[in-house]
Amino acid sequence: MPELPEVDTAAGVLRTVANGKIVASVERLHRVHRRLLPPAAVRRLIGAQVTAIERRGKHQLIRLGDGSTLHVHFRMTGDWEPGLTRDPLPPYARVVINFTDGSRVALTDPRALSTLTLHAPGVDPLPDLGLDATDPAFTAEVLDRALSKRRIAIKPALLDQCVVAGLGNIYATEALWLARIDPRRPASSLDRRELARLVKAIRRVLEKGEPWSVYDREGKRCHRCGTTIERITQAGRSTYWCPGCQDSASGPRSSAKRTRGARSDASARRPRTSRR
DNA sequence: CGTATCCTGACC
DNA sequence: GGTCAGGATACG
Repeated sequence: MPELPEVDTAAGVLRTVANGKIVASVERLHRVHRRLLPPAAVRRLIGAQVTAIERRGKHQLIRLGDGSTLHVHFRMTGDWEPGLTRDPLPPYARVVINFTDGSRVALTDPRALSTLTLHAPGVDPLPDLGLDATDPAFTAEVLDRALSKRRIAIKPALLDQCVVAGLGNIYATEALWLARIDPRRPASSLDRRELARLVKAIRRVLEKGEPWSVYDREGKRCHRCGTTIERITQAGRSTYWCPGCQDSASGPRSSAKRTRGARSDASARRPRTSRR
């Protein structure tokens, strides 16, 4: 659930609590995190000063005084819970970082899928990432370049962090609804107009935390056209979409750009569900 | 390209 | 007691 905006907020919390502080101790409360952060890493963390907190996409980087980096990814349910060392632990605390001034921050994570790893100076722990979805430099042109060679559908393509960094299943689903684009369309088949709509839609869904328009609304009626929302599985994930107003083609002009793969969804061009 | 894996709470 | 969700990665 934490996508770019939530991770950005969490990184802000972490910055407030941890920046400039010196690590006094580290507790690893879950088997997974004892493995990710072995005793040698804990020893290196103790006494280190936090010099900066950075965020890229859904990744957080905790820069330390000796040049090493603690790389954090929340995955599904991770979050930071600030507090004092003497406070009782919050529910689902998996890792606790105590500072020498008596403050602490706990990584809480019901599903314990979060990762937290220490990297030596000079090592870049980040995987290949596209521009942040909120980066002003993220434009239709950039998206076009990232998608032009992809043969997969647009929805799973948006989840690929190399294409654009920070989108998860919910916001990718919402952005396609807002841009009125069929999530099954081949990524390379979108024309410039659609890409521009999509970039705008991505910015909007990330900036406003509005209630979901399509996500988790299977069987309910589309707020825009009244058609019944459907759920499909793409790349193993749920996609919700409206067959009535998320077009599979943008019009005659798009045909020039459509590829061989695009033809396979021609049968879906007509909405399968009538309105009302 | 698809599918399994990690992990646990929620739900049936 | 079984299934599902979900991000990223590993694998077939």
